[in-house]
Amino acid sequence: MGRPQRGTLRGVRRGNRALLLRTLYFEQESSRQDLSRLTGLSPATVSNVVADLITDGIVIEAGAVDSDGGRPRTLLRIRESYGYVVGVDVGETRVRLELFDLAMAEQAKAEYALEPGAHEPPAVIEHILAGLGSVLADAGVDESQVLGMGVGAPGIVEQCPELLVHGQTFGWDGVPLGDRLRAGTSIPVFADNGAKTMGQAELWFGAGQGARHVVMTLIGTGVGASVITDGVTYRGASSSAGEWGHTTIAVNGRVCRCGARGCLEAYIGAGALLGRYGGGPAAGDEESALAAMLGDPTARPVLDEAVACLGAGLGDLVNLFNPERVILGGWAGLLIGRALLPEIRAAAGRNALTQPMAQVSIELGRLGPEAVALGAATLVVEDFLLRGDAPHRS
Amino acid sequence: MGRPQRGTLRGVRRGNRALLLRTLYFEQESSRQDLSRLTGLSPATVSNVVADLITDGIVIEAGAVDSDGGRPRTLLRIRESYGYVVGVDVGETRVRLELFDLAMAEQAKAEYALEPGAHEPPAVIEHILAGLGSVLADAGVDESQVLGMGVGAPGIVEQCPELLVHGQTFGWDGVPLGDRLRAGTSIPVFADNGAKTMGQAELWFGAGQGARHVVMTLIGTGVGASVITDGVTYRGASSSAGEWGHTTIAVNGRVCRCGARGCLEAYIGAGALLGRYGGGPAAGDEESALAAMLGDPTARPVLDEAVACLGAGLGDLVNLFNPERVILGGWAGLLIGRALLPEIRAAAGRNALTQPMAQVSIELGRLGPEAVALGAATLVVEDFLLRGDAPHRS
DNA sequence: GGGCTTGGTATAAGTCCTGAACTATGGGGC
DNA sequence: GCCCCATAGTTCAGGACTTATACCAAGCCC
Repeated sequence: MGRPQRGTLRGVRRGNRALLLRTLYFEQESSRQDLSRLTGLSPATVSNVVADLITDGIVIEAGAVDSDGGRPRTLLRIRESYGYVVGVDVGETRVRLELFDLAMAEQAKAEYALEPGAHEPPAVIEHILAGLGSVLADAGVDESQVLGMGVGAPGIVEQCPELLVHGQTFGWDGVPLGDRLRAGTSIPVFADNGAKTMGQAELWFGAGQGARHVVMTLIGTGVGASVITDGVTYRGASSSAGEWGHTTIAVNGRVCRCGARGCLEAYIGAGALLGRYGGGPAAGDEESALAAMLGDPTARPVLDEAVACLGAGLGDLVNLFNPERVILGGWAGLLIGRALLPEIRAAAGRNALTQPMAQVSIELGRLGPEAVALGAATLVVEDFLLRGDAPHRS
Repeated sequence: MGRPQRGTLRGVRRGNRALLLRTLYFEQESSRQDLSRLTGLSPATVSNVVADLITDGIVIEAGAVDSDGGRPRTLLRIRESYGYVVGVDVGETRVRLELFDLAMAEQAKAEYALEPGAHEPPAVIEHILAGLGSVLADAGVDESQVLGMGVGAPGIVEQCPELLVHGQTFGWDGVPLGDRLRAGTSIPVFADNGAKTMGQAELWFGAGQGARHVVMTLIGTGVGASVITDGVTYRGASSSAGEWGHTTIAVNGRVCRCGARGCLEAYIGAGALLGRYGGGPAAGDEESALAAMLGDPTARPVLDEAVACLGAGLGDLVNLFNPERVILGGWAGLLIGRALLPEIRAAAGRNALTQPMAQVSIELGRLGPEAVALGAATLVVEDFLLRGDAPHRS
């Protein structure tokens, strides 16, 4: 149970180890030479640390590649079965779990429907723990091989040890999710807001790859965003940063379900669009209703207004955060984006300053809404890469 | 011209040196023991590095303090005359320079008025270089003693080596300010947007002290903001983050001087307020005109509208950035804030979500508009603390 | 003056990175 | 087949740091 000795010197080794591991994770396969170039570390150090990683079973050698006229280089990669991670998506209507290996290949999954309105914390926690046992059994993975479990939860997740969850629209008021789960399993637990985990999934494996400053927007029934600055999710003072849906685009405008007036969500949320189009609540599911609306010429005025408002909201994001990339996501965002992306880009351009607008690209998300669980699992991987080792067990 | 050897090991010493220097700078006077506690470094290392710093003339011993029943501790502090820094405020109507020592005590200053509309780059640069000579002569400081010059400029300042300035409302389009100034002096040059330098001044010495997540707003003729996340100014991908003045608070609203419609600046900028109040351009200076307006009961409707718009804008900042503190600054912001702070707070509360709103305090800046030059000078100090030494000279 | 408390320093040990020499592996010219 | 060269990776001595431990310094209290 030796502490990591964060002084400064023992930490150098740990830091280099983490740096190499991270590089290897995102570069997939590299030779020691590549790693030396990419990290700036000397070849000797790379050899040294890599030897450790191989001894620990985290990294393996994976074949060789000719290098015109010299010794072929040995490729290294992370042994994907070194450990497994669990991602949990707690949604308004269901709880979904997925088990991945370190390469994020799915090993097993489980899903539990929630009765409408029946998402009391005890029920949800029971589902998660049951699902955990189920996916482990299905994949034949022992608990000791699991590096951790990440949960994407609705609402604000405070990053304290207890992982307090505040879900205003969900009826959760300061639920200590971490403590509750840890009472039922010894696996390390991580959690974050669902929009933020989804943003991290797009950043690592989707439309955000390679960028360091990204805003991922999430447009569904509600409207939110996840802001990534310098490769890291921006949380603010109490983890609630990025509440884009309730920024004001019309002083004294329409009343929003949050109680304020003129919120963006009251103009571009799926409910608002369908309400202005159909007059009343749609009969079928919202998703096909919105798809139908996008194909209907008589919906044009409503859509034009929506594009103008979305452009204003996107312009705000560009002006305030100056990202390199803005990604449209969420089921409604993807539908609208697929139909109207050029118009949306133009509307954003009319509302943003020319300098930051020239530096940004506005794109569609690539992963779909299932990415919440995947992103939740990346919380565990991120921790693994940061410490360069498995989290300490009890 | 030895490179900083960023590998990893030589850097440890440099890092510790910088850490100690920074701690000492913000703690004012500390003993070696205090430093050991504050930094987590071992007493031996502290002694070691401090000895270096004393040899280099950066730190001096400053008296002793009894410590009930033991050896008195020797206090250490930074020798404020080790070096001097220059801060420059390039405003729409004037160029101001101030010379400070390392304790930010003013040594000399200079000011040059700009004819309205006559802020061509060459004229401004000439003023800066003339002012530099003037303040150095006044204070009897030699150029070799100056650690650097920081410039707070209007518009976006790209943090590339040439320090490109884009002032959309100012008529500067990609001016390489750094290169131009370096052609006239050998002193290292730094620059940033004026709102950002002012924000850093408030963060270090004013209303932002002790906070890690702050949004500093700057309301004058134009409207801007500086966002500090985790103690560091947030710049985004190309240094233009925080352009609050051109976020949209009314889709299809009033035309702003940036060309877009419904910008916040078009509603709460000083020009907009005076325009709606007086009907035409004010006779005297804007500042006293605005003060008069705030005391005039007939201006009430215009002020009510302004408060509502300001509240919407502040609510956006709270929702998106989730800061612990929001600070009203800029000459107009301070005037309005002094008169209407409770109403502004209430208006912001109506537009922000309850959870982040409960965590934030909205306050007035404490430093006044002169803080732009002070903050510009802190750019140099920040660099000094980061490298733990003077920037390398040519 | 002796014990006690607190502040600071020297010394030796241990850890880590790195540059230079060295080994490994293959291609191509003749 | 032999030699040279190019590229990849490793070994080893050397140097730079931090730090634990023991030690000195300086003052209070009795």
